[in-house]
Amino acid sequence: MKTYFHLDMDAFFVSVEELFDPTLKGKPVVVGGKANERGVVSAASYAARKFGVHSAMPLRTAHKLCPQAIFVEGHMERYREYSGRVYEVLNRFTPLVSMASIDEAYLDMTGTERLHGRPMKAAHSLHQAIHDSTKLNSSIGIAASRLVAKVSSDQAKPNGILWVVPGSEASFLAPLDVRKIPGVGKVTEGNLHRLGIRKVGDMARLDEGFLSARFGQWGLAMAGKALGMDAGAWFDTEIGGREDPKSISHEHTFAEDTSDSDQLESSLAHLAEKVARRLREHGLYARTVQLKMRFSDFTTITRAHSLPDVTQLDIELIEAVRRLFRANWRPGTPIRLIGVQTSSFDTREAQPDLLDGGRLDRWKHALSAADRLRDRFGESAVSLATGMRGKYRERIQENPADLPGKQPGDAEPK
DNA sequence: TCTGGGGTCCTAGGACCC
DNA sequence: TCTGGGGTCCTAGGACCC
Repeated sequence: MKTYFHLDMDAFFVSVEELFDPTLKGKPVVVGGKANERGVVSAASYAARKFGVHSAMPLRTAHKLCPQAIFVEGHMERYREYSGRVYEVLNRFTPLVSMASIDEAYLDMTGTERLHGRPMKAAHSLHQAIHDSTKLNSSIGIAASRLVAKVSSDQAKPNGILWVVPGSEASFLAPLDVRKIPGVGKVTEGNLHRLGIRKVGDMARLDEGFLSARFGQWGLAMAGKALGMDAGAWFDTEIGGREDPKSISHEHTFAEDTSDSDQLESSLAHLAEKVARRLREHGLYARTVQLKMRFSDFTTITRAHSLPDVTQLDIELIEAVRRLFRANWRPGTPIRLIGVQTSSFDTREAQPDLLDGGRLDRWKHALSAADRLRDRFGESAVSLATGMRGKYRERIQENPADLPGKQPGDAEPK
């Protein structure tokens, strides 16, 4: 029998903002951006939620529902720092910790009774330790499966602890809306409602064959989830293991749709640089590069290309994504969002092309120097392509001497 | 109401290979 | 002229999560 904790920080972004500005306490606060901006709510305080504001809601809608709300931009660095503090506390309790996102974690507390006591006692100590270290509230769910632990931390909110004792999983879940099951979103909820399935208990009563015939593999997993079992690929991963990301991406939504090819291409280059830099930070090399475009009507397409060799170089990503862009964008078509994603990672470098090795080495040298400068002076300090618009961009393209590592008589960086 | 950004996992079809 | 099956890789799209 396993014992899992799921820890979820309460209104995390809002609570961190309140630490920095205590006058926000108790007021309707919306984190995500300005009230009239394109964007959605990242987090809403409990006072704002009373007006119907919730995360993922368009900012403009939130403003209409709650005009007196205070809108603040997010401070991701702050949230990451506090997330790190939470992780340190958790790691003191057990090394078997996985941060599932910036504000929630799973702990495998199996067999820690001699060290921490019975589950409720251990959870109280943990809850207190988190608050001592961060001054933030959290909620903890305890159960024999990760799925039930997660659902129970949600039921425990705000600032509570809930233990679903082994054997009571099905009766705990039965009265809840199917939407409470992680993995059941808007679409699946609608599909289930159409079949007359509204509560988890309704689903648990169905036979497995019915769900799997209707929903394939997914139905099978849901049948298990309805009974409180960890089902699905994610749950097969061990808690506390070291996981490399499977994709790294950046995307940008323009304040207004644009069909300016210079603006689009320089944005793409900027996004590709940020992606490349994060590849280097992770020590990863990508083989697949993907372009994402969202148009005015919100339709979204992706176009991918797998390179012959893996890379973590800005220039190779920029060129690959630019080729995809030029092949797939009809000039004049307004674009709402543009994005660059990389995947199919390798931790090893491509076998260097001997004839070209010198040129590549100088690029790599220049890039690691640029990364160090950015570390010291900020993201905007160095760019190979950022903000290059119109004439400036053309000049650089025509004058390779501006590019790093250029030596007289060298071949062009391709 | 007019819809962010960063991810994961799943499905499905076609190419290609044996 | 019509005829296999399975495995893997690649690409595109979509549901979902925070």
